Amino acid sequence: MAKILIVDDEDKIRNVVREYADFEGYEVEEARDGMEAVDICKTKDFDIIIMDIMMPRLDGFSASKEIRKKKQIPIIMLSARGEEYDKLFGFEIGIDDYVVKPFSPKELMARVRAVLKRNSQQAQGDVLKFEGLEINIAGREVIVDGEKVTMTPKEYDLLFYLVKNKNLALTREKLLEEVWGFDFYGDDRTVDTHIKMLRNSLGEYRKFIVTLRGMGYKFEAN
Amino acid sequence: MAKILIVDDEDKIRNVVREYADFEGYEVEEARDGMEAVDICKTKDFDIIIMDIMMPRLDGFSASKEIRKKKQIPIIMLSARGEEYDKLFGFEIGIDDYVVKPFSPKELMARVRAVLKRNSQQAQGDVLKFEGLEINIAGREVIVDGEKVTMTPKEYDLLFYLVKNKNLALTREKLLEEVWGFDFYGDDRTVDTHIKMLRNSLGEYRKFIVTLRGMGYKFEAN
DNA sequence: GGATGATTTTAACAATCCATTTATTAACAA
DNA sequence: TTGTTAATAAATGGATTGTTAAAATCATCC
Repeated sequence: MAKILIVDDEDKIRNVVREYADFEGYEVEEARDGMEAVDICKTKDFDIIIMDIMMPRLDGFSASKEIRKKKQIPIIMLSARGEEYDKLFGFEIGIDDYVVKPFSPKELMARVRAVLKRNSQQAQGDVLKFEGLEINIAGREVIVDGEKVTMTPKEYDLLFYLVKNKNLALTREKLLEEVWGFDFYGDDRTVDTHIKMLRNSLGEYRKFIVTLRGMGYKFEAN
Repeated sequence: MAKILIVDDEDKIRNVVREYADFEGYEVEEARDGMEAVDICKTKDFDIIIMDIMMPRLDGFSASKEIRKKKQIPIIMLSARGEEYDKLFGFEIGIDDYVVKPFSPKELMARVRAVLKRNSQQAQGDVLKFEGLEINIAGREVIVDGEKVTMTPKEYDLLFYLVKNKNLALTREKLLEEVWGFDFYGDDRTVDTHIKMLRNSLGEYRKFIVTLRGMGYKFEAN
């Protein structure tokens, strides 16, 4: 079942969310402020984060920004009425939803379900489109200008990981860890070779795969 | 009119169900526990089974599993409040509905009607066609170029699951879990063997089953 | 309840495919 | 320019899947 991280400095809020989320069968973890949230996210993966805005040490906006630098996790924001309300809409990272305090736990859970569903559907049937490049992750299918392209397993895995983390700088170490697995003890350059083959498979859309000299690679697109 | 099998060790329950089902014009047969239910199902066909979970000799889960091995009869489960409640959701066989004791007989009958209706609709219209390959899931029938093909149970199950999830990449683990059941602790390659036999059965339409190297299989068609 | 036949699973081998390494060339930045 | 980093190409060893046969399990019939 999905894992939730609830980030809020008020015990009462965390407890209410935990109670309801438990009941719905979600796995819940807590953080007391933005700093803690960022730390926890370094070692653990969540399917969704519920984050308060006003918190000591590190506020919700900054924390989200920090976390999103590394992982594309959906985030629901909690905001007191009026407080920082405007910022939500100008927020660059693109939060997935927001709920105004005081909120009904049932409504919050409904939002969580909606966001999770939206995201899982995206992972499933949805075809991601970047100009003439179509990527169907659930169907393991890649189409270039209407033509189906067959790739090797590693090419698929690599492309999907890049796309799932588009616009994020990814080091070779990170790619090896995530795409190859933590138990891979090979050469860094292996990534290069696969990037090359992937670029060949993508034809003109190789342009989406950007080399970050001295760093790694990035899938750059909207 | 539809035939119902009510399986429960409490006389009171069986009597109440019989009374209401009689009134609605259903034909009713009774079994006192899972073992009896399995036996009766060997010789007689029912349109729906209402099955208690907690019973002497053979519990409702095991009995359902046993019966479903041979026949695809819709099953409504009866469970005492709380008791085994969780299991219902993790139950792989896919029960059609469940009712918590103590239940209102009227509600139970409504569920029975709903399930019967749902199933009869499915049984009728659901013939999937992929060129010369016709698949009637509810009727457990597969036709290749007008000729009915007989397959082994596992072949049917595998084909149906693939078709129900067409165009979706399915790992061997997923297939084992969904087609074989969560309690199967065998070899991954068992899937391969069954895929091969299935391909043989499908003749030229084997083309719909594509191998996803490094991943699993997929039924690819529109 | 044991024998028989059908089905399922495992195991082994063959065929194919592809991941990684290595070597070389090209591109870049100081 | 020069040292560093990335792109490319080719070879081989390993991994994955297809296929077959035999063993194990299950179901059914006397």
